[in-house]
Amino acid sequence: MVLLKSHSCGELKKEHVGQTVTLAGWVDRRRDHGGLIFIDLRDRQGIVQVVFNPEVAKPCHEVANQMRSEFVVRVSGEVARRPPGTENLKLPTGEVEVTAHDAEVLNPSRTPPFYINEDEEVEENLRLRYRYLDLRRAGMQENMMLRHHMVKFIRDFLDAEGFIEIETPILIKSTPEGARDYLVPSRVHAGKFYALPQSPQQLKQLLMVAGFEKYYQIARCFRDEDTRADRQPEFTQLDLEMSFIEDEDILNLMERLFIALTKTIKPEMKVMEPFPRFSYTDVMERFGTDKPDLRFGLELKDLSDIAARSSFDIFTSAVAGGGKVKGICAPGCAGYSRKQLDDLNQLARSCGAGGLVTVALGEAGGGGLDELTQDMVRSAAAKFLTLEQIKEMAERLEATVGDLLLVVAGDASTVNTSLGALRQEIGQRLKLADPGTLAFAYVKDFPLLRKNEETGYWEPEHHPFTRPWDEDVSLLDTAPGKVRGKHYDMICNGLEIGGGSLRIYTTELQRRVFRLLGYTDDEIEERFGHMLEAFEYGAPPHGGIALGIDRIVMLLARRETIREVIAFPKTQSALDLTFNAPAPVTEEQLTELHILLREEEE
RNA sequence: GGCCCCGUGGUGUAGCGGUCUAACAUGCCACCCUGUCACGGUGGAGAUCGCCGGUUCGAAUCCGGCCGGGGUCGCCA
Repeated sequence: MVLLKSHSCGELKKEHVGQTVTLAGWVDRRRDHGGLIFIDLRDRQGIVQVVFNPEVAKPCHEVANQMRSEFVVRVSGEVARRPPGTENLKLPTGEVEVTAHDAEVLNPSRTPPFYINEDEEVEENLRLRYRYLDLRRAGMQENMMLRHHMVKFIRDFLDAEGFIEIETPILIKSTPEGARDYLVPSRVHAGKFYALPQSPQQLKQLLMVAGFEKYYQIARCFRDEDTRADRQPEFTQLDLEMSFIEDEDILNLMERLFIALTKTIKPEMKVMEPFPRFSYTDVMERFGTDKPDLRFGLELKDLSDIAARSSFDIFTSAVAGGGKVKGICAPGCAGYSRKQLDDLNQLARSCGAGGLVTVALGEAGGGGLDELTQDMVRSAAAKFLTLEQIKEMAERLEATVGDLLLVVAGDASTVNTSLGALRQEIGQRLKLADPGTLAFAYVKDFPLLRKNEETGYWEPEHHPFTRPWDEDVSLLDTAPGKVRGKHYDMICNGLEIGGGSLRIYTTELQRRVFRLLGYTDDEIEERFGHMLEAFEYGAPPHGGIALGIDRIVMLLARRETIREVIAFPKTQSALDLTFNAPAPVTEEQLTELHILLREEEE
């Protein structure tokens, strides 16, 4: 192998002492002692100290004099044990150093716009503009490495399980349901467009019809929707599909994969196992969200029966109107200020709740609930609740003196959603979630369909290929909202990291579902004809799952956003700041694509 | 589209109506220094405080609008 270097900086140890080596890398830091110059030389593997001594090699010392941070240099010299007392235990290579005999600046560097060699927060748009420098920083190198190891582990694991990786096209057809498509105009076919896949969903089902039985792919997906900390316009999924299986086959496989994966590449993180399975209804009732962070408790409790006996109009009318009154306990938060309570109220309102009733139980450090008296209670609802009712609520919420009860009244789904948000907020404020733990779980038994209140149409909770429960199929015509789907989500630490389902594999049932979703037969034929046709040629029962690789790396890397684990991510407004994309194209390009730009109105 | 947060030398922060001719740390430049490792020392350069407008005798500071970034709701089958 012809390289500019014989060794990596990071690999040098005592064993190399006496060897002559050639290194190449970046100047991490320079310490000039007038006589001696120390250069910390960095490459991907690590850092080693190079000593330039004018008495050993004068010309070489002069080269080092020119070196500055991030210069790319090549150094030859002898690996030497450091003089006693000068070893640096903080460096893996700290027992040795390289005495330079020869050095060369391969390429100088301008002073970087931000620190490469320090772990300091830098404004994100600056990092993105100079992403190649940002990626040079240790933290980002680690993230990319972790991502590589994770994807490699997944490939090896699935290969050993008999899966084969098959690539599917990036240029496919727009199916205007679901997310907005990214479109690509066709040059050859005037006025027609390809769409980038939102996921390889239909393709992987067709691969099952093709008889591959076990398929997977590390697949890029595209959705033209607004971004979030955990959402990008393009993202990567582990896409997987199997034939002749039940849902538990997939869930067990994924459970084994993630336990093995974590133990291998992130052994210091704790994984809660086995992965619990929740029903959708259960998880909504207990946590107020379909992706709860299970690293802490603080479960929602139904207080409707107690509330109904109170003289608090908001409570009684909610219950009388078929709604619910539920609450959670914020431990130790009885002393919350007006402002803090206001913020929580605001959060509840932003989730659609009419308001939030807070009940502060005395002062922290007080005795047990038995010692609670009416005048220790601070609450707008205090005068409508008897001390007994307050105690009863507190008991059910496992609260004691010094705690704060958060109670919401209203229709069941709003109550759950807002308390779910409050639970998450309190968990965060009180740092209840151990950052070193991964709490995976499955959520199952979702409703197959959800009514769009605006359009009045039924819409799939997951996607239109999800198989309904066998015993619920008869409800499709009579009570579509009651039909349960064979759909499952994988969640971890409050994030949805994946979802999948068993699929419909007969033309008849698939057509029935499409009709229920409001498609005419013509539309069904035009949009999904190829699927229905495929099902007529021996489609096996099949199902699969898709997992968000970016989110999983983010969790393992303990980062707050997936941008930290994507080499070249986009901003919240979908801009690529490194390339400045999207960008205008030439008139010639547009002409070739048969495109005439509209004048934007307003 | 709604709501919230942020924008001050290269970088990260402080300053929040006059004392700002804008502070601190680090980086950068020059000189000194032969065992440092976030080396040290001396000196220096570097900011019309995101942009526009308003209030005021006076604005980095208060108000409004805009731009950019982020968080979130909507949206994400």
